[in-house]
Amino acid sequence: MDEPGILHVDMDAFFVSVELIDHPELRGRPVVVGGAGDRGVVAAASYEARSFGIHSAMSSVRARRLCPQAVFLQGRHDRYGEVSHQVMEIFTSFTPLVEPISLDEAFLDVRAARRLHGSPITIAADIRRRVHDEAGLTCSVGVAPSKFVAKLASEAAKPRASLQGPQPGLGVKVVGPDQVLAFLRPLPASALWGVGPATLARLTRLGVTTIADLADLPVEVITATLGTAAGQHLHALANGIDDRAVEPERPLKSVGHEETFAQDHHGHDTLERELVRLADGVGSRLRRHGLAGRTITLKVRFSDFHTITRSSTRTEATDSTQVIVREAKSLLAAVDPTPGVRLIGVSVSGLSQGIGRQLTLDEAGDAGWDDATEAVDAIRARFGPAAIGPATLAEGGRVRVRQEGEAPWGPDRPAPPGDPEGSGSR
DNA sequence: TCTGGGGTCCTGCTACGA
DNA sequence: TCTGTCGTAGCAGGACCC
Repeated sequence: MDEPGILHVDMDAFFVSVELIDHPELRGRPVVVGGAGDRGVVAAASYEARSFGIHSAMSSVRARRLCPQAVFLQGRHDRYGEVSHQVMEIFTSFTPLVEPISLDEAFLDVRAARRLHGSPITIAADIRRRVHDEAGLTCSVGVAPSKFVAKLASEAAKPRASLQGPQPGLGVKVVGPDQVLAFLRPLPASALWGVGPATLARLTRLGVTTIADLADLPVEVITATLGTAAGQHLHALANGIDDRAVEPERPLKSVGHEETFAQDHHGHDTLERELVRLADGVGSRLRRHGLAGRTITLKVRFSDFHTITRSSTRTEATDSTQVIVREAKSLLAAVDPTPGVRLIGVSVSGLSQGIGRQLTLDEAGDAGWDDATEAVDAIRARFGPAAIGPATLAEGGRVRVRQEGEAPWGPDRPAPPGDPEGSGSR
């Protein structure tokens, strides 16, 4: 893989840009998507907002303090999904080898598209033009021989925020095979995919600050510090080696929902009610994807942010809400919520195609639920997820179920590529 | 400074059967 | 029969990504 035929396309401030299409009167103003509640975080910020120091993943409280005059928007996941779909279609008109990473970015392998669409550089420019003309958005493109260099290149092509306002970027950044090392070596080690705060701290203790420092260390030194897999991987990346192919189809490995409460919960009763709602959402998504899973995991985050997970693995896969609820409740029973629980989550992993499975003995007791579940799924497919929900969640005769596209904290709720319910973007 | 929600992957530990 | 070893699966937690 030494031809610069891998593209990484990254939409600029995607959520905010979509909002500006629908609300042109906000152009030029600091706009923040997300950060609705006191416990929310920023999902995306316009370059004007970034000039005030606001960035994604920042707490909403802090963002408001930095720029009280900013416009804070709830975020509309459905709408972002629609626009994302439109943009991805533009990508696939150039090559079928498109690997979506999230709603707003994707890798493209255009090496086989040269005859039809021209050089990778031409394709990059054409993609930017079409995304602008057809979707009304701007994007930055990195062109390189490998995925991770293309990713870093697109970052280098992006616009920048400054005190004088947004500064336009290159739009397209090309890194040829003979330029890879010169491009990589001066960059900070934290630029590497897989180097977060914890890994960076360990690398710093080794005296590593740049990619060049990492590349020049013996691989044994790095693996001794970071472990075999991470050490070898990062050492290879630092030396410009990345053979990972663009993968258009990546199967889902887990499906889950979690939610942070506006106020901490201290009792099993209220937590169980939330659990039913989350499990209902997970079961519904599993069935919609035709999947079933063996491992049910409960996640609990306490008020001091200490987080635990408890899981149990069944012999047979399930997509039944009732089974997921039962397993999750029994896991919850062993957890003491009295210190205060701020977040609870349920996920199902160990997925397989769920169609045509046999009921296990414990599921057989739920067989009567199957018709009801089918009916619920059908109603949701037609009228949306809020149309119907478990009776235990009924409040004053009304069912409170989170709307499709409604994020618990306002802005975006990411999900894996291929699942229109999720996949976040910043 | 205060930390959302959806994921993936890796590591270390333990239990268990061959 | 007992003990040690090895491989595998499950579990829990951590780190990372968008």
